[in-house]
Amino acid sequence: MNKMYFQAVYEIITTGHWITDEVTRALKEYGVTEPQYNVLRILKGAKGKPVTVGGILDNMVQRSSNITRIVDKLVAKNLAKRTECPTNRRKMDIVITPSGVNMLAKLDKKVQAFHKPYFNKLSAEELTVLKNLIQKLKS
Amino acid sequence: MNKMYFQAVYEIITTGHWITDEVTRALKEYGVTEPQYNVLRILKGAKGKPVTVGGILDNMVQRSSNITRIVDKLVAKNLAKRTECPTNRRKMDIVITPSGVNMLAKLDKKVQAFHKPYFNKLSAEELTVLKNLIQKLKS
DNA sequence: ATACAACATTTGTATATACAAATATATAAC
DNA sequence: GTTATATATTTGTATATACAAATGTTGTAT
Repeated sequence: MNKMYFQAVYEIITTGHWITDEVTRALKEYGVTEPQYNVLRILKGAKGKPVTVGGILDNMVQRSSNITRIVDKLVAKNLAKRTECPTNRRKMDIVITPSGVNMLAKLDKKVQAFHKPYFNKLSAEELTVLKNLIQKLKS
Repeated sequence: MNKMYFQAVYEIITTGHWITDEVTRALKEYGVTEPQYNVLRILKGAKGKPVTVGGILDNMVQRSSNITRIVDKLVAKNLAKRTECPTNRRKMDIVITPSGVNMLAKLDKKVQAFHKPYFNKLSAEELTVLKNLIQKLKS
């Protein structure tokens, strides 16, 4: 049927999974999984402001129940801290610790190293076209 | 740093995972997982010729140990049959059953239904550009 | 022929995930 | 104010996955 469509989709799927798989392996050296890494980045991105489970949820495709357990792991490793939100006791205030910031720097270096060989394969213009085409595809 | 690069990569990753997640959910109605669906397609694609675990492995990103268990599930549901390869007793000859072919047709219909809204978002030319850009990116 | 390395698949195990249900708190209706 | 509903997170459980080790078979060197 729509052969071109499926060829393009196939590329997107396999490439997307390949990248996360490789990043996962790169992070493993530090005992951190890819979702844990993403949570650390979200926490760091909040610049000191605490983030709730729901806030994390908005920034990554995961079940809330798993967010809880991912944060559990970060807390156990002292990379994040979790306290009850003072204004709404249903919520949890999650922040990255100094140790977490430190770890994140190392993890980022690892991830950068993985991406380095691919940085310059496409021009800025080509990258923009690529991004826009994918966005258009799922619009 | 290379902002454009990461924006494009982000699109690839999230879109790739989104598609497999949605397909997984669509298949769930028939009690088949996405990897199981992929194995069925590989078996069907072999047009009657038996496929070994390694052969399946070549066509999908999975550990061989998991292939064994995915095939276990298919065999348990009578969607595939597994026999010892007569010429090399280390290998297993795996074939799709008539029941599996039947199931695959239904699964394909489900998957087609998911993709339908996206078929015509991009022109044939745009799809080709998209595919080529991704391939160039990871070349 | 026998020993040893390579190959193909499977089993064991620890962790991760999805989904449903449970818990706890806040908001709204009356 | 009390009950009902909605919100936010957590717990339980079954399944899926990664990785390492085990099993059984074939190929190769001597």
